[in-house]
Amino acid sequence: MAKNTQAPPSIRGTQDVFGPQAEAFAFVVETFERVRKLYRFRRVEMPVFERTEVFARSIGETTDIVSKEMYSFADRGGESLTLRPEFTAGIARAYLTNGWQQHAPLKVATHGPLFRYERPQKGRYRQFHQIDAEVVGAAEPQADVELLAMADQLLKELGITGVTLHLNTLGDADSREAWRSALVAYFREVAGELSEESQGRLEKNPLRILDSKDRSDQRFVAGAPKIDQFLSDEAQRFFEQVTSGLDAAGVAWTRADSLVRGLDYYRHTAFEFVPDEGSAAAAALGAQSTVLGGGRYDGLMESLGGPPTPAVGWAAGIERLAMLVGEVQSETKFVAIAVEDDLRSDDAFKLSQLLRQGGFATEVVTSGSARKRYDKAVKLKPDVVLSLSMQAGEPKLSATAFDDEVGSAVAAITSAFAPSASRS
RNA sequence: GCGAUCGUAGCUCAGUUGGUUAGAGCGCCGGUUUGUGGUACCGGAGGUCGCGGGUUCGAACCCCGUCGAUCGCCCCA
Repeated sequence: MAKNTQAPPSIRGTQDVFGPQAEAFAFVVETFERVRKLYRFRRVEMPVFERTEVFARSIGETTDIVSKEMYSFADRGGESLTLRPEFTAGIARAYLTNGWQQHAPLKVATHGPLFRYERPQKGRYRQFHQIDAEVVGAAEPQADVELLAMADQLLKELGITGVTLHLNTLGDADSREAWRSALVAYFREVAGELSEESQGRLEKNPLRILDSKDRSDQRFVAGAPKIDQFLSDEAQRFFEQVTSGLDAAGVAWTRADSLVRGLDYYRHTAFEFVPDEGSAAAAALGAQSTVLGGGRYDGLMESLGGPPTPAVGWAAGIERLAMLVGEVQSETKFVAIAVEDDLRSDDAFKLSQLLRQGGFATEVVTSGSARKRYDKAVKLKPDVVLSLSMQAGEPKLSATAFDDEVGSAVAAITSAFAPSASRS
């Protein structure tokens, strides 16, 4: 180890992913790509950074989110830029600036890194990764249903169990506002008994009291006014169409009438896939319980200066999904070649290429003590170990198959292989 | 921003009430078992005990500070 030079540390909240974790991460992305095509969502690639105003205007200038939790910086021209903290705002901006209205209703999907300046904890990082699906320009509840069906199928194909769709409606703008006022009035009555945090929320973000983690708050939450009392006929019909569509599509769901969204642009459907209490999934995720979440954001486009445009979408953290995916094993059969004599090195190259071209994952062990290379190859846990050595001046190839079927398939390739190492 | 817990070898961790040259397993390197084998045995390299100060004859161990990590709170687009 060099003692004078110190390796630079990683940035707080970033991760270097390797091994089974990295395989699980890739599996999530691959599965998402496959499923998204089944629902005919089109792939989009979005910039990792935007003008700060793209996020500030869509999220709301004054919120903590914008003031404290974004990675913003000035570029050399003095422009304030921000590393994207979410996909939705950028996609909305692109929809407006590229004339994507012509494709409406536009179904798009993407994935990649996002950045939020937060204190890291289990399942929360400053650079994290999400998969994302949006339907822009669709006012119909059928869009919500299709989007949720896709999410449901994705989770199933990832093999994730013990997770349930929690569903709520926030109503249209009027319903939502009426509900909000009623909640404020209700909680004000008992303000003195609320937790300190919730007393603050009463002014800033009363809906958030509903998902307070404080025990004493929860006593009052149970008796709080429900959105259902304030839904307009239209909003109610919209929600009914979503739920009946989900039932028809075979998507299990549960009503969660205290599920809310903090930002004002959300309307109607709001949803989260949440681990069931006491499930393995819940234990694996710690305090970060939501696996996939989203909703309808009919009010967003206008805050970006566009025409009123209905839209609905969801996103899910790849890291969190990866934590719920078990060990992913490769389907590809694996051959390890031990080069027990350096004279056989070129033969190993020749043979390994034949095997790889034949569809076998192949690794060649050529380093370290020659007599230990076989053991090294075995420790890689291959399906077949091939040994290349010299015996009495003659090249020798032997095979040990830990899987008979793979063994004979590999033998078909090795039997046609002509060694060339007799030279010396 | 706040709180709790934790920093000993590349990795996972031991290290007894403070007491000589700081240990194990795995991994790595080398050597044996004159071998067709998922071994076993022997040896080796690798540590400013996160960093700085203090208490003490003596600190990995006790105290203070600091940095970092983890988990939680706030926030959650």
